[in-house]
Amino acid sequence: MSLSNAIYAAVRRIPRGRVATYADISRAIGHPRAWRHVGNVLNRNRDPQTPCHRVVRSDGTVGGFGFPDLSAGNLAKAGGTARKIQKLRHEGIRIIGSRIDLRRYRVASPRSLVISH
DNA sequence: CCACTGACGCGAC
DNA sequence: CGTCGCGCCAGTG
Repeated sequence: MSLSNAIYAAVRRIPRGRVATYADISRAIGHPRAWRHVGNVLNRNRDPQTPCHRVVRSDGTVGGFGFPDLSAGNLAKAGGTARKIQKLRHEGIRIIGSRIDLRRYRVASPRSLVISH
């Protein structure tokens, strides 16, 4: 299984209404320092089945989103992030500014994202 | 093969 | 609190 697919699989295990950090995903796939690559992979994701908007930064800020809303007229980079925030709010996650309370919404353990346990 | 490049992390200040 | 700087590593060309 390629790393990309492992990343997608882990992301699909994040429950609705919860989030995981990029580092959580890298730990879950057994590459604890590949967090930067996790972002690169998700950046190119176009699969709506993969809830990549639930992956946020370790400091609680929402982070980027490389899939701007085409139907709403071209939004720039910040627009991608705005849409990510919108999706998260829609799942009931409270966001102050662009910051999330990770103690409240982060998945309990990266282990819960591992495919075979 | 080599040199970038990021939807990042974290300590320093 | 915030911002800066350096480290990170699998893809891509």
